[in-house]
Amino acid sequence: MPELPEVEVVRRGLARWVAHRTVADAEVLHPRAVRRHLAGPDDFAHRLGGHRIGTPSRRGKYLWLPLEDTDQAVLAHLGMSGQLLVQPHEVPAEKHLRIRVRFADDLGTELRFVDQRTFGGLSLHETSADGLPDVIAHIARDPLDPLFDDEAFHRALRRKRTTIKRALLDQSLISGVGNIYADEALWRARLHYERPTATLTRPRTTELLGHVRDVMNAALAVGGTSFDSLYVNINGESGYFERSLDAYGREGLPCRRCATPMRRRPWMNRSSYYCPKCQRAPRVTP
DNA sequence: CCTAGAACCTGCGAGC
DNA sequence: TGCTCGCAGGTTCTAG
Repeated sequence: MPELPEVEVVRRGLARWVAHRTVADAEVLHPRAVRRHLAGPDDFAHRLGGHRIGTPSRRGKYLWLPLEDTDQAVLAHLGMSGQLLVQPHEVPAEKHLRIRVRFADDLGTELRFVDQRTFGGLSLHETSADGLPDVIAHIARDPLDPLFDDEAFHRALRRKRTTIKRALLDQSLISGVGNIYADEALWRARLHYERPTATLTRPRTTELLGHVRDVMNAALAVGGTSFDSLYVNINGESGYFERSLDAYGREGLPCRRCATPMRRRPWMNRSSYYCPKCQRAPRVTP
């Protein structure tokens, strides 16, 4: 389940194995994988041909490959099960291979987008002056971005009438945080997921952001988290950060701080994991 | 405008 | 053995 650290690992893989190569042709094997490309699969495949790939960029969970000498970029989102693989031509097609991109060189490898659940996909978009694809202009900077504005984030939390985990997952406020790292950061900060954002003091917001950054940097250091074969990095290697998760997936296991059994609660069609002692529920549920 | 919740999608494992 | 059902969850759309 790729969040910011996993996507960044993929971005680095693309920088190493795909940047500065010229596209020969692209093949769309499943139209849903390019549904965000409104002009359709044929248009997507056609317009890639002949272009040289620039240096890959990322914001939150989105990454994109600029096409050199154009104002366009190939935007990628991995959804929940998407993978970008660089494979030798002779490797048989993966069961859920959705898009194949071949290059006009003799390196013998191609770029593949593989996605079981097809929540992710590729699309081609105009970029603005700062290089950002136009369709993700609403995505906030992520907490590892040097230009992320901690103070503006705090003011937004104070202004909103929502709860802290919802806010962490709101990509227009702070991007790159998903269900796993939200639970991890909240556990570290000893904050309950239903804490109203308007009650956070500036020091608490600062502390929380520190934990978000710490948990993401820790995941990055070991190459991203994965729980099964659904997520692999650009070379097909799984990450193994899950060994050091403190909250996510630990229902019934002792809290690593106080030994109280951890709980799981259904929340927004998913789950929240927390320690009932360290992370006290707010007095008034909003 | 703002917030909450459902829909989208497929494979896996538990339970019957 | 084979079926159903719950669960995994990021983003977008819709309802209130």
